[in-house]
Amino acid sequence: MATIYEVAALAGVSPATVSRTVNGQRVSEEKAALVRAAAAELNFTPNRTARTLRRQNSEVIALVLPDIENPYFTSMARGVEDVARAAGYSVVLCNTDEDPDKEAKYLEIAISENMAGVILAPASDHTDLQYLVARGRRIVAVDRGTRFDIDCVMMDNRRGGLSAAQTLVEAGYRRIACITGPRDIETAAERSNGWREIVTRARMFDRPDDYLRYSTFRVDGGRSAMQELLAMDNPPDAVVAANNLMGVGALQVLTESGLTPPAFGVAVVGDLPFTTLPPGAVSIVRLPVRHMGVTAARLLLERIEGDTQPARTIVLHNEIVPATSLPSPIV
Amino acid sequence: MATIYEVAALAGVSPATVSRTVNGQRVSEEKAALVRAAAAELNFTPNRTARTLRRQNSEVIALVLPDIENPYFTSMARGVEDVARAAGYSVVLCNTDEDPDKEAKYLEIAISENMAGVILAPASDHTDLQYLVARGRRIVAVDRGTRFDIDCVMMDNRRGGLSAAQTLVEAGYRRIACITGPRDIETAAERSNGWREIVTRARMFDRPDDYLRYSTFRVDGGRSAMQELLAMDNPPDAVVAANNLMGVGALQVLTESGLTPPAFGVAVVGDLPFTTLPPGAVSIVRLPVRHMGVTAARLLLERIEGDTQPARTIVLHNEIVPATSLPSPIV
DNA sequence: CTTGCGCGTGAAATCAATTTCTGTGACGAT
DNA sequence: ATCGTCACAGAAATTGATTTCACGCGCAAG
Repeated sequence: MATIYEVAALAGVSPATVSRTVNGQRVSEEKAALVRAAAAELNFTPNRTARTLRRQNSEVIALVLPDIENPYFTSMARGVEDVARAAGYSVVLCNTDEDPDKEAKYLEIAISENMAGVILAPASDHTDLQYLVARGRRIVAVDRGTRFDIDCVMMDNRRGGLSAAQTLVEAGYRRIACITGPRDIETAAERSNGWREIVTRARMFDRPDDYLRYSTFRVDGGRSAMQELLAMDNPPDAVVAANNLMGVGALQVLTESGLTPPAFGVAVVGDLPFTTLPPGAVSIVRLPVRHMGVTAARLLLERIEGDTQPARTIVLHNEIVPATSLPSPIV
Repeated sequence: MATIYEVAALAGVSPATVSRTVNGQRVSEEKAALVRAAAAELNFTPNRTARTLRRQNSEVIALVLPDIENPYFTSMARGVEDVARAAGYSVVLCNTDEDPDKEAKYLEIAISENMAGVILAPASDHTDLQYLVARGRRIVAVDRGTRFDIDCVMMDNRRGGLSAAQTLVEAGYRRIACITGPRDIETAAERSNGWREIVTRARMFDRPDDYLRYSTFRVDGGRSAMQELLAMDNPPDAVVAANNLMGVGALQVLTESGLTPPAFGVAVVGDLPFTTLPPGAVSIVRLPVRHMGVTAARLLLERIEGDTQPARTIVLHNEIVPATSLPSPIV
């Protein structure tokens, strides 16, 4: 790998002049031409490590996500990536697997690699961003809030759970259950809060939370929660799934039990990934997840450019697409 | 951020001793204790940029993938990650979007960031690895081969297409079409070659390639190819989808046309992601994709540790899970 | 005719670590 | 008693780029 010194030697100038040429500072056209020729000749690319060490920041932003296998997050990643690339930044994805230790490790790397900034979907409520914040590192939270005073982009999760439940009520279902993610994940709690509000208002159950199940935000989580619900003495006739993968798990169990919609009502908060269901079978709360990535990236870039206004929280609205098939006229 | 000098000053030793302590070289227990105390006190973490600059390699490996939204690749990423983490390496994901330019950019970054190695699923046949190879960078190809003499981990793609077609023949379908990815992607070509072998052997068509469609390896690719096939004068009664997402697209179109399996036979090369189909509806060629990631990571780590044996190509075998539902007795 | 300013340039400092080189003291062997 | 070896530690060089500083030159204002 050619260095700036070799280029300088070949061009007959000082390394400083090479650096200035490469970085677009004032250099006479004459010398600049010499440098460009030499650089092309030697196929010179600046060593990013050295540049980062000196400049104290790199053109890389870290996107730290809890589950890279969930299309929800990869779709968000695409949004981030498009904006970042357009601004000359590269994005590296880090998968925390909902594990605070892995998360902490990646955040540490982001610091000690002098990365330009971090976009983080926190693995839990307890994520410690003390360091990052104290060191003035640029950071934006996505999808889930934090206890820290930083920029944040979120969905309207309560409203998501609420409209999912509401649409099932309107479709005529009578006992609407809810399956959601771990208690200490904000999105999980908020979405089920929305559901609870509706079923309480409709006086559907004596004790609504009997029909609420906490599990993991994954397919197997949706499966086990759904199985539990179906095994109840007085089972539900519809369910709100608080995220896309849980929705898939629930639908799998229902299909295996011969209970395909609309025999059993299903509303999912989040788009079903790669679905092969007939259109209109399931109610979907569409979450503008790519847009969330785009927004987060924009906020981060503004901070990187030096914006110092107080931290902002942006809440994105979502849209319900009700199922078009209706349950058989009242059981 | 505390530096090694501050730690040295606090501990009353030289920076060299701090470095040696941190990196486990010979240091008297007495001084080592002082250093550790000082490091803890200042919350010292070595600056990775400086370390990488001096050592000329980092503990990061790049995983360069054509489509991060495809669960096939994210699943592979998990395999890579698990092995790499266990060996003390971090993995960063780079999404090329099947675009050779983006790919080239990420490869350049990998070099100029002094990354420990690269695992690459090439975006096309033409990917230029000249630099990487010439500079002796450690690199492993996955999923798709290259024109270069480097380690490679692949599926048995021809056999995948072959057994997918075979299982449909055995199930009694008479006109088995195939939809596959872009011509210049090796996996696409090989899987359709396997299909062609079977339909030719079965003398199914005068001109088999009339029933072959090239498209993108994505859901919309599968959709448009399937739509074309259904619009034929003498349409097929079954289809081999050469990857998971095309399979989803095909199934969507079939479902919308009221042609759910087994009325129309479907075999997919690759597991259907997040499927909600009844079990046994579709034949699946299961590809050990996580294992492919694991294997690639192992090969790469061996090279990083200094292994210099000639390049190897490892071909992983796959397993067919036939549909259990059969077509209605001969039309 | 000076002073002053600005531009282009190179030398050298800087970034934060690792590693080589060098020197010291302790210890055992001759 | 002397020499050689070894462990340990500090000073200084190294890594490759950026940036500061200082200098020389040319031109305009006083």
